[in-house]
Amino acid sequence: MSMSKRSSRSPSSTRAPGSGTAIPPSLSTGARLAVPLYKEVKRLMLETVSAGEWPPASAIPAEKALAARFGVAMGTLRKAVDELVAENILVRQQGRGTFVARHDRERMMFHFFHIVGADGSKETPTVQMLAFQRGKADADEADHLGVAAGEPLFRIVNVLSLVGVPIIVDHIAIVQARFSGLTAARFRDRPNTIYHLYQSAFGITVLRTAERLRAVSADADAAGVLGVRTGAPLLQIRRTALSFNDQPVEYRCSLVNTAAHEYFSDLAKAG
Amino acid sequence: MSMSKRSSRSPSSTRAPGSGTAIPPSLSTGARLAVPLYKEVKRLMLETVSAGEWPPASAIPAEKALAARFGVAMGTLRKAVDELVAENILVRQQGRGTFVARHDRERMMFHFFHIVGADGSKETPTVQMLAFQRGKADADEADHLGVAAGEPLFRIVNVLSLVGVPIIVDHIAIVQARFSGLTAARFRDRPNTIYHLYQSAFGITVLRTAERLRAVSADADAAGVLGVRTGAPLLQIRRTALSFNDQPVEYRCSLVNTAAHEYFSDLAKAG
DNA sequence: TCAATTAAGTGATATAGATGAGTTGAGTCA
DNA sequence: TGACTCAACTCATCTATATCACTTAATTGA
Repeated sequence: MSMSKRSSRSPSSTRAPGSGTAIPPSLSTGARLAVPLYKEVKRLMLETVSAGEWPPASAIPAEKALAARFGVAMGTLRKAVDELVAENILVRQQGRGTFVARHDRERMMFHFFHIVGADGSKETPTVQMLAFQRGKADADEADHLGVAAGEPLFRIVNVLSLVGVPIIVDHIAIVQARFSGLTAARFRDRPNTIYHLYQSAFGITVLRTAERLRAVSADADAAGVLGVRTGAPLLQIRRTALSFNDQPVEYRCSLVNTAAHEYFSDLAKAG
Repeated sequence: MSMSKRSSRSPSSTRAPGSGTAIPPSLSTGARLAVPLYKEVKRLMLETVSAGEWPPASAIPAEKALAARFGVAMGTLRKAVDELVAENILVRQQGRGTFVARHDRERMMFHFFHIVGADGSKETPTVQMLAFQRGKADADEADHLGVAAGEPLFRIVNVLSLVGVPIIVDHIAIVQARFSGLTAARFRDRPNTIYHLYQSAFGITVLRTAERLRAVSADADAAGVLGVRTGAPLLQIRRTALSFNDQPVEYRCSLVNTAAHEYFSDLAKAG
């Protein structure tokens, strides 16, 4: 017979809708002709994660069950999961199951903290909050956060110290509307990393970052905090943190004293 | 019958060597018990590429033919190719074939040149060679190049200009023994990028780089070349370029005037 | 001659099933 | 009780096959 298996997704399929083994509504409604089935499955799984049906650190259903749920073969389901694992959204453990990525301390440090000792050693920074204020987005902030200028923001200033020495000054900007209820105390007294707070308290998951670096001269403020002379060279890092659909979450400008530390960029796996 | 399909790779296989459909020697000799078949296939393909049987830009045999050559199913062969494609060693083109990655200009720029305009625009730099000298590796260079201190090196100094303005000073160090026959003229008059020269003339392929960044003050030399005042903040990039087995190829120290440009690091796909 | 069609090649997607390996917990037996 | 076995579950790997989409070159036909 000439009816292909893929054409079962097509509106022009000869199979009567609802006949025989029914197509799950999740796929028959959202399916399009041009996109591969596994991409569609991936998209549905992403939606399920970001909708909260599978919260972080929880196990998702077994591959067999998922394949049945989405009405696809296990190989197709597996390909979708493969990509989600490659994007650090899911984590597989043989014999145990597949889990939604958790943002524990080690993971965060490894993924988003790129400052290492001059010898390449990784240290865990200690954080001190200098300021927590409300303000309105300027053009630059609005652009990077995907909102209109004037949008109400939280602005936080942190100092990060490595082995007791202040090395980094962070200026963080986030949209108030996305973090309603946030207070200085909640931010300061978080039990884990900042991105973990975003996820656990506001359901906002940071998946990746885009960073732009340049060398600048220390102004009086930064010089005072970092204990360098005014005009000393500092590494400026402007980071945009992004969530699921490249939705901007946070705009952060860091100044780093790189006298004894470095920014490490390993492009091993990157495109 | 209890003989699994995988056990056909095992020395304890019940299949007599050379009987029936022979196992290609490439797999029957190199196979081990613990590693997945597709990893083994991937390793063999990598060897074939680095041995020169499939030169850069050439098409490798069709998937079906390769599956037959390595004695595995197409799905397994495909998984091996998948990883090689993900690591930018192979490039697939539907309908045409699979090719060994070429180091053409656009590709190189995209992968290894991370300096963009302040607005994110990508420009192609023009290069001018300032020096081409021979020397002996100091401790730092020896460490990053994986050789002993005192190893004879080539040292090249380049100036890269964007839209006519000198922006970057590159200090490049490579091991003479790995680039025997290299002359200043060959280096200067290369028709393409430096990494393309490494590949086309010396068979050395740069696959990835590790970069360490810091902010420094311009010394008199750099200040003169880049047209900034002595002491101005510059972005220092120390790059190690690596080949197939993380073999160091080149050690490069760049100084960048980031007044109007930035270093862009997109960690979209990276682990 | 030259444009359109066709056929054969390629990789891309999808299915279905079998086997292997690691994990967990219920049940068994001393 | 407590150590052990074992079954049932998970993901991991591998095979085999089929169809679709894209590219290229040969063939056809005006």
